[in-house]
Amino acid sequence: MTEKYDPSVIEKKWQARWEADGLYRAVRDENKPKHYAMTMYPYPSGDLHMGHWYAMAPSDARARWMRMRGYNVLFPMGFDSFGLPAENAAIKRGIHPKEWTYANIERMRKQLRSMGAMFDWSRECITSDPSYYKWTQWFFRKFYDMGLAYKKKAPVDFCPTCNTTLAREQVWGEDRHCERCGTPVIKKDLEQWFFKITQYAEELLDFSKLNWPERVRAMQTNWIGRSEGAEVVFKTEKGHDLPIFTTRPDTLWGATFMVLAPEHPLVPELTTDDRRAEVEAYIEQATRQTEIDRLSTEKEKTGVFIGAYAINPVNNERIPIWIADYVLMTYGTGAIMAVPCGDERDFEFAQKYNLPIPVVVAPKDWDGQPFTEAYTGPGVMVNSGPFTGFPTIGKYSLDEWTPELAEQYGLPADLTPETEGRHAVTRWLEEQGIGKFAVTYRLRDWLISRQRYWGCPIPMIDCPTCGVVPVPYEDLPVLLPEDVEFMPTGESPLKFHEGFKKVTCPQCGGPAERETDTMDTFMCSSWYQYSYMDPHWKDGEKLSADDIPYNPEEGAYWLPVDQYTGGIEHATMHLLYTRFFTKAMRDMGVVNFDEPMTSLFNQGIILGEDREKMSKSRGNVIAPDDLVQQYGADTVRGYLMFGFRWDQGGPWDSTGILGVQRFLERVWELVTGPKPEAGSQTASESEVRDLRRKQHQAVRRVTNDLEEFSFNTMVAGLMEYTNALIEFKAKTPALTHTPAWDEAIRTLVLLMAPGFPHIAEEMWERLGQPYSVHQQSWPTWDEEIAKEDVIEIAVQVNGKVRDKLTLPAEVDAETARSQALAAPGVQKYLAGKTPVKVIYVPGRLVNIVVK
RNA sequence: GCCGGAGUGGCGGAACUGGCAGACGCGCACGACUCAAAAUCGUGUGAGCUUCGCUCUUGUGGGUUCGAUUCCCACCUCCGGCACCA
Repeated sequence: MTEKYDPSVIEKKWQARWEADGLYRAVRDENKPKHYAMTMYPYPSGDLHMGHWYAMAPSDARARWMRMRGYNVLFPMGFDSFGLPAENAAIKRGIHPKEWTYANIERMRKQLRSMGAMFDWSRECITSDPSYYKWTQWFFRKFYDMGLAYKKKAPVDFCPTCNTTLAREQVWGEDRHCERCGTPVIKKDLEQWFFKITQYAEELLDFSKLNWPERVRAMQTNWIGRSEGAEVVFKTEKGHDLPIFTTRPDTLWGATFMVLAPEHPLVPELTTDDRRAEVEAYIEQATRQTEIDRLSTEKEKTGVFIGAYAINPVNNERIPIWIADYVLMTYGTGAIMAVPCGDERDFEFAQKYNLPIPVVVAPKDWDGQPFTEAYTGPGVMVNSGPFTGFPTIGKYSLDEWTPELAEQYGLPADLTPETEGRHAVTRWLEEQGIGKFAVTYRLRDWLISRQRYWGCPIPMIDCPTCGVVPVPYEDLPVLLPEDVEFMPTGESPLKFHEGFKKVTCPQCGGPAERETDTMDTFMCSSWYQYSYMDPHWKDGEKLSADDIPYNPEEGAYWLPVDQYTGGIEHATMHLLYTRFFTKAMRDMGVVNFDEPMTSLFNQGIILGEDREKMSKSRGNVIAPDDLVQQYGADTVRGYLMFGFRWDQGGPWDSTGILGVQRFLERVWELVTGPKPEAGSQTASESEVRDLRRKQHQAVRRVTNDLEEFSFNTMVAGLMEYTNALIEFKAKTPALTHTPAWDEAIRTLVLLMAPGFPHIAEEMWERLGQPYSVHQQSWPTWDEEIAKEDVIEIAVQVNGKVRDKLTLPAEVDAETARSQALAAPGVQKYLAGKTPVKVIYVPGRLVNIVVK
């Protein structure tokens, strides 16, 4: 009797052995190509859930595979351990955030180990450790020195539940709610720290050095929101410059009024006395409105005339200046020229307030009548001074301008910057000195201040005499005090911690106050791939501005990350921030590459059996710990790989996992069970060849699938191979006594090793092979051996399969054709008809076309 | 509205570069073993029909082609992102 497959025994056994042997410690080796594989680290919420397993187990399989292929692989893990839940737990249950966090880390480490992943725990980083966050602070200081960090009073998004400000990226949905707790945010005017990510906007749009999914690139491109156009300087009657940004300089002659954002700094000065009361009332109600109301496209446009006039620089026309809340101070210059005929918003506004709507761009079949709605497409410029008669392509770029589009709009196809209206006007504006080509981005600077306790302190000091003074590098880290009292209001206890707050100004030596805000936790995750180089880098040493924030010897070998995996939810936050960090690091001279992670793959989400997101309140949570206990880690890993497309995820199926369990039991029996008696039977040469062919085909398939992250088909390939071996064994017992059989079995175990590490190791040992299966070379295949020597060819008549032929693989086209024509199944379809054409697709089919 | 992605059996999902649609698995049905059940093993399993075979079938409708899940056009549905961004 074969010993039963018992994962509970073998998984513990091998996890202990691997750890004791340091099997997964990544050590630099200049003789081997390196592979830095990284999967997003978790927040230590206290329980490893299915999402973590789904993200990490297939990544681990791929990292293990790369290792067997001869790469020196680094696959680290850590904890994103600053953040709000810890503080909320403190307020609710009276546990200190530190205690809560570190207990959770302890628990999650154990759970992670049960997965049997090849994490190098010696490099574990914990972002709330001073040895980690001293570097987070060092980055802040460095950014400050580089002019990338600045403090500004601004109306910012504030979550009243989390009691803190948020970055734009952390405010989601149409109702503008907090990404974390769902509460709609409010606007607050606060002094906050920002990072100038906008300085890198153009470079962040360049994905040429990245092998990243189209989806992420599109989301980042969208988020950055680049618009090309022109900046044109209008003048007020009183002589102020009033620059505006427009994407349609070709419509300048149609500007019949201007609109400023209510917060525009020139508004108080420009407003005439007779209009002042009304204007102030409007500004008052505009600021009172929530951003939700203000940004709603449904809302009817409102605005007031401020009594002042501007001069349109292209035709010297005097046009009224209005303020309206549909113009945002935070985009462009906070002022627009309003061209009602060419912009839906301006049209609506002009209609409501009876402002003129002259036509300046005529569509193809324009009847000469006034517009009843705005026309934003390409057309011919009219009433446009020197440019009357020019074709304009509207919002298209010259690159996009195809003959088809030209045809559609009745315009010439061969347009150049000289002959196309929008480009020509921009050039002319530059010549006239009244405007210039300009680019505007939707991206805003990154707000990193958080009014919370459990985060990385901002290393800044406010001095009544010197102003804002940075904490000197050698004084880092600014330690987060532990003796704090939590307010039921949720206000940061740092604000009330005198010992933390009161400092001596490092510049003048006078009394000063420490900054009590902490940093957005996305700061921590923006550079953790560097911390893995050596998480205790320069512990106990004084820092300086000239430091490199990671161990450079390790970095020179491992960096940058070759393969990153994680959820799509970080597309415009973490993944944009970490790119920004790397570019800033390049500019400070501490890295010599431009992008942090060369390749990226996003896995999907596992839903509950009810097809809803797993959540405690829904009661549909499937806990990996329970499953590991019931089936073993290898089965759980296997089902996560096999049951879903990794990039898509999907609903959990409790019966689906049984298929993987049965598979592992079959493999176990096949590999460790007794060989059948051969008796007098011997295996024929062709049977041996068939066996070897299957082996080589399996290696090819599993290899290619792992390359493409196609874990579901990889497991399917292993199942097919196993089934084939079981069939061989049943049909030809003698085959199991050949060397080819032993090789086939060893190959199966090797192919299993990345995805099913424990059972593979155990079987490898039982086969009498040297430890460890994970240190073996990945098997290779030979196309010659993998090739079929007999092929089945479908015979079609007019595209419909009528018969099948079994032919030698090397059959020539002539033979295949004549055999097909003679096939019995096709005869009745050929009767009385003439074959017009006989198509032979080598190795696949013959199609006979008859009339 | 704009930008991405996806629609294939009862279910999860396969399908190279345009070449036999439905691999692998779940579920189900029948059979073997069993006193019985579970487990296991075997067989079958897209739909329809006038069933030794034929017809239909990859969201819908067209097109290109000897041949389309795959390429082109139009549309529908779902998911995700962005959105008064000038």
